[in-house]
Amino acid sequence: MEEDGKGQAADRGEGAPTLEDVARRAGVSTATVSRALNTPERVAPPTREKVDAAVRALGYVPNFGARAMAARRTNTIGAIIPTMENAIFARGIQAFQEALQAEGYTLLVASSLYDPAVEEAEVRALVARGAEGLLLIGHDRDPAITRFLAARGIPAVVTWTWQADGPVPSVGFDNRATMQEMAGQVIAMGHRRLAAISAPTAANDRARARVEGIRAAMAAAGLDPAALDVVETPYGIDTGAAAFARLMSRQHPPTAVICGNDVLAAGALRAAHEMGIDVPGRVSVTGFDDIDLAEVVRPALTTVHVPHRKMGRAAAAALVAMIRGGPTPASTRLVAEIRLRASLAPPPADAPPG
Amino acid sequence: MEEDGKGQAADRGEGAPTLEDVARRAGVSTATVSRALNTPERVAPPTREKVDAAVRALGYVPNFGARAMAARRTNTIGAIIPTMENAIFARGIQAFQEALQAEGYTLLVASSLYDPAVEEAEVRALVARGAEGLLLIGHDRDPAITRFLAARGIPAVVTWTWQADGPVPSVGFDNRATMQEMAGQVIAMGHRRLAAISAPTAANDRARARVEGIRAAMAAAGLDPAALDVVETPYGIDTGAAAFARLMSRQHPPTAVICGNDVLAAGALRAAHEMGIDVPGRVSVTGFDDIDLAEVVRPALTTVHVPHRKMGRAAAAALVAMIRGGPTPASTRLVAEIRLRASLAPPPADAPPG
DNA sequence: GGGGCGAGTGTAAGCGCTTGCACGGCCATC
DNA sequence: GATGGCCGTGCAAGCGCTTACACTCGCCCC
Repeated sequence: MEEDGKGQAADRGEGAPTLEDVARRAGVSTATVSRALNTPERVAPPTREKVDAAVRALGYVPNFGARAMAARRTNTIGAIIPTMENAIFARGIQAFQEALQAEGYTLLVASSLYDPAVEEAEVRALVARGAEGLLLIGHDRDPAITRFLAARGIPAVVTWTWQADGPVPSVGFDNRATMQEMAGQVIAMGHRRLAAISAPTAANDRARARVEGIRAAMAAAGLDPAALDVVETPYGIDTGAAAFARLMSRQHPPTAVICGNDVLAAGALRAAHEMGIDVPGRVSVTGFDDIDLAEVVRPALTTVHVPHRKMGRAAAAALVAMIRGGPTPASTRLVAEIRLRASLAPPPADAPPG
Repeated sequence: MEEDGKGQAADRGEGAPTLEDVARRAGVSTATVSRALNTPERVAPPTREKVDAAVRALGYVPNFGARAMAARRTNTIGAIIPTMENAIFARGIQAFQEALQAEGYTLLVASSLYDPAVEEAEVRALVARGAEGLLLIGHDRDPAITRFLAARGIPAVVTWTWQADGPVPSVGFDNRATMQEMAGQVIAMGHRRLAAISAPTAANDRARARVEGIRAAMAAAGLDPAALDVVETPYGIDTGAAAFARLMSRQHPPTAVICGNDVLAAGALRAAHEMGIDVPGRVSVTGFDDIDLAEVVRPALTTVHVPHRKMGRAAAAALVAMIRGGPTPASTRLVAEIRLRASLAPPPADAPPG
């Protein structure tokens, strides 16, 4: 397109038509065209029709950047998620977007790949594009980012986690308490030697909270929290399988493996199958998130049902309220329920105590 | 944060800092600040440092819209996928984005929810935001959209399908031929009574091509293509399960169910389990896409491995070449390979012929 | 019959940025 | 010791749009 620029430009009639082109063709001023497009009720019907005809004839599409600059509004909201490849985010974000759209906002999504530096860059990029509000995942991040947003007066909501107070209001569930409940169930089944497969906890407060939840349940049951055998590994079925294999090769393998998410758990189940280890006969496995996978896998996965869609909708409502000038709302706590399925059962009778 | 708006405005110094604020603080002109930011090598090092300091102190972030308007470039590419909730798109798009980023482009993603009208609106929205190129899925769409893009001189690439010639170059695989190969394998196993579970074929050339591929394989094997029992159903595990139940309740149930994608196939497997139908003993099931699910499910799913990431990278390369002024490239054909796993086996010995 | 008013439209001032052009100073060259 | 060239910088003209403000009608009311 740039080889010489002249022939091409002719092909497409000197670039995209502008408001002025429309105005000229309709025989009115640019102000009138602008009004016909944005506040049609303030333009006389015959004028409106002339403008509409010109718009159609020219294939006119308003330039978003110019509009944003002149109107000083973008009706755009940004969201930064760790990755689109994780189904749990895809679902929540979809609901978030639908709710925003109903309110007249457009969503821009970026992914941070779990890298804090990338996340910071994405925050700036979204702000540069005029985001009037931001959805973020989790609380772990450089306070400078929060300060930056506050200085700009850009509201933000954190989700996929819940914290009564924090620099940013949250809409989500209590990862620690929920996982404690899950681990409590496992212990109640009679398990004493627990292990966990967790996502890397470094810059991930959700993963950290979940591991803490397990330890809390152990402490509450009189077990030594320090005895929890934790393997951290990146997200993925293969990595989950490898982690499970590692845990089961310990001198005293666990009777229950609590996984930080369903994908890791699915990997554990696959590894168990490959290793000829019976689940839940010999070892129980639990997940977290309740993605579709959980019900399809054999044995079906005991997991925590996270209300992704509800979370997305609630986050959208909170953010829109803030943008429209409401006071900073309190954090909203949703409940995530345990779904008991076949992968959790009492430990084998011959299992030695923890 | 907006309860009254006045005190706040003071807090944030009347809105976001602009280039001019930076220039004033650094004691240089706005032109110099702009150059320091965009072409640092053309600015004397001491000046550059003053500018950088001012930028940091002010927390300056350039206004993307203003920049785009002045520079007449956005370095932005748009993609419209049916939905983010489908893992296959998530993965391909991720690779697409990574490749674009390496070339200095930013990706904007929109989803059409399989609705042509929404897709058209998204095309306009992305063009409005300055997309310099577009990635689209499949060839099915109103020709007016293609004409619109051609008139604007905006290059587009279609993916997830392959067609030697078309209004838009494509980067993908041949859905029809690939599915024909898959169905050929099924028939070679001895199956005669085939059924299919397909995504709605209305505005989806990929789904349509896959069903045609099955029929072509039947015809090639001397079977009556019209005898193929097809159930169309929206994407989802539950819907796949329901479709499978429906197929198996026919007077003469099939011995093989060929599914248009892995998610529908996973639903079929779940339904089979629930109904006490042995797979592959009584009926075989195949999928398409080879998402993670396929290897985790029991029995493991025979499916078609689609090179999502490779496709994303190739599409990015083609699009960038077109944007940079290259000629419209020929369509690129990738190969999708069949992965034979446990869900496909010969039909039961007592199965009556088709 | 004149004044007031509201509806419909036009004029023009920016919004924040990039970039062609001009300019001043410095060094190398003849 | 001029002359030319280059480097670093500033000036100012837009990019395409929205929106206060001003203006013109035509109508209603007194």
